[in-house]
Amino acid sequence: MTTNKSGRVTQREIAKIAGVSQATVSMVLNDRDYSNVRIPEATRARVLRAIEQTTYVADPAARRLAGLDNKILGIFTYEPALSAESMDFYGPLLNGIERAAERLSCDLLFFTASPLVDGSRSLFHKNTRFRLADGCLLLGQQMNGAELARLVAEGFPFVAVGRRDEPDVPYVGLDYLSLTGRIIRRLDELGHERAVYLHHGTIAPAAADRRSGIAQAASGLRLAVTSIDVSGLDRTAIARRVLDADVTAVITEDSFLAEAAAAAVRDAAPAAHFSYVALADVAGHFIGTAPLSGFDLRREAVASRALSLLQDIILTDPSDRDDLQKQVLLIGELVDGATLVEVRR
Amino acid sequence: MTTNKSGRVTQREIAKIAGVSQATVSMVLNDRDYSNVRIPEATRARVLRAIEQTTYVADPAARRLAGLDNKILGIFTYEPALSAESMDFYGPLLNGIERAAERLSCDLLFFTASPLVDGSRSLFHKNTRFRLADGCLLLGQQMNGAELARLVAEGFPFVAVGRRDEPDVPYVGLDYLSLTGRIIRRLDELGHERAVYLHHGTIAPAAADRRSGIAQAASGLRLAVTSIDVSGLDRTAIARRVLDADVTAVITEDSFLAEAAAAAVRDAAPAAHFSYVALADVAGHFIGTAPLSGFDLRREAVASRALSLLQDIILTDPSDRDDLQKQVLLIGELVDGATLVEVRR
DNA sequence: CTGAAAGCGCTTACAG
DNA sequence: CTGAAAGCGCTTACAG
Repeated sequence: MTTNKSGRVTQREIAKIAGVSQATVSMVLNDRDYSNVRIPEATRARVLRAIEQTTYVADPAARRLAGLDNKILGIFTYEPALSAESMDFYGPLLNGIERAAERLSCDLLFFTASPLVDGSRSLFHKNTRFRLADGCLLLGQQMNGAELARLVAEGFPFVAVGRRDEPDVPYVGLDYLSLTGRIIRRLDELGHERAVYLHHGTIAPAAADRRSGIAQAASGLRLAVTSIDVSGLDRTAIARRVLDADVTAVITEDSFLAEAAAAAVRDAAPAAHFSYVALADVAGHFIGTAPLSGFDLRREAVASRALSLLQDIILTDPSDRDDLQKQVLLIGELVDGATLVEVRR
Repeated sequence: MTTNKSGRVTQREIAKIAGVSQATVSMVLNDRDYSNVRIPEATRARVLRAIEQTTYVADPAARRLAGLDNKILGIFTYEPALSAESMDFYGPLLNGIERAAERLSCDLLFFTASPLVDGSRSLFHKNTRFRLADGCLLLGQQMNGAELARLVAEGFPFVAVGRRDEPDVPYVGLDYLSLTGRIIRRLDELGHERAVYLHHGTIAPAAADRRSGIAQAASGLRLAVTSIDVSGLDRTAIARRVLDADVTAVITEDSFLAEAAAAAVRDAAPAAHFSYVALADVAGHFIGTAPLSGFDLRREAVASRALSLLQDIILTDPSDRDDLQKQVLLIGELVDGATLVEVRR
């Protein structure tokens, strides 16, 4: 077995062994007939035998440069995704992504080299490798709208995980609006007349959807919801704001905030009792020993669907991509839990 | 801003805008002087300005084909790594890998496309993209020795996570031998004279090291350890074997086995009492409410070190690689826990 | 049916 | 100091 200077076997050497041209090797490998050409079975067999002898594998960089898909999907996360702290958010997403990638026989390129600027990564930088991927999945709480717009302008295939407001951005998100509405109506049914909504004051689309969901649903009900931005407040201040609000229910933007608020309130007023509801995935979250009430967002399904959509975009001819349904909202489910209870009179 | 047909900006267009040759653009980008050539500051500035205008980024496939490193490290796991079940083993490793990759400014390519054969992935397959990476990290309980040998033969840079017996395989592993010896001596000090070692009968190097560690340490002590291969045994059978062995301590190959055995024994003989020790990372594992005794394997450090070693190999000239220290064993720590107690007489 | 050739976008020696 | 040219390993039209 001959090798070139880099120690790798190339099509040229396969061709020499099999006594054919390098182009023929390529055609056999791709199992394709160009311009009505058919390779005779005997030739094909000789080539395949040579390939087996030499343990040849095609160079993906060359394939890519020659214009072929590489079956590599990029995964861009705006924060580190594999740390213990981020597993709560990213774990189910990554799980869904891996399963979808296996199903599609795609490899995954994680852009961990992207420099951190203010704790958030940047997709476009000097040596970005994102173009090596056939397309890219974007994940994160704090996406950069300008980068999304640039990807749209360049026509690079990508899908954002989470609803976005920028025009023409493909995404797979969650229908926070209707889910939030359902839980607000549930609070009303259980007799709650006053509630607070604790949030972080962020402007992400999902955050806006939750606020809209509250406003839209509450407008037709007895229930009144007061919003409190907890950013910058310490636990004592949070507890005081909740207690001063004279409410029976505490709605929070995420599950950690529900746990933190409940702990703070318990310390400040052990006898007080509130219902707690998070407008977020509550799996694994508890108030004391009671499973927290809120949503099951089925993040595995969201991620899996996002990867499928990305693959669809990649495989669709650029001129036909406008016909694709590129903006998808999935429905999560309500989780009853044990912290959403009838109001005590 | 002109673009070629693929919608991408290339060096050729940058060159046209800046009024220089394409080769000059490449030289400016790589900030290198070939054959004593220096680019005048004015030219350099013109090129850089053109690059900023056009949002140019180099095509990594072309760079790779031209022989440059891409700062892409491959991650090959023999099992799915991002599923909820595998997080116990892979979670800390992935965390260490991501941190190291950020530190080295490398992207990570996960080979999720590798077809599953008997639940284990195969690195070499028809369209494997592993060569796209500058080097590759191999993880998993069941590595394929033949694949490792082939990587060695081809001179492809790689590092296995976990000690390997195949010659010349670079690895970063854990010193199970000495750790096991320490815990065996600890059992002896606590007055245990008879113990069982429950294991899965696998032949991985780490499994062999644990067995050797037991044998070597016990040979000079009063303590006698009987090995039991639990593969194929149900929980009732495991409990019976443990109870029949007339021992005071149960040593297990991993933490899940300790939990399973303890539960089985408790059901079969609620009054019996044993010490439990796992020759594995015990973080998050309990017997009842007692934290399990065993090891802290510091897997983040292992993974981080493995990635650093891989980077060292990649950056070292192939002819000098023999001089590298390519086989590393790290020391874990004993975790006292609460399930390893003095023997009751 | 087969092979010589152009081209993908880079890097890097080598003439001018 | 700059540019024309070869080459990396592929794919794919296009002559033979």
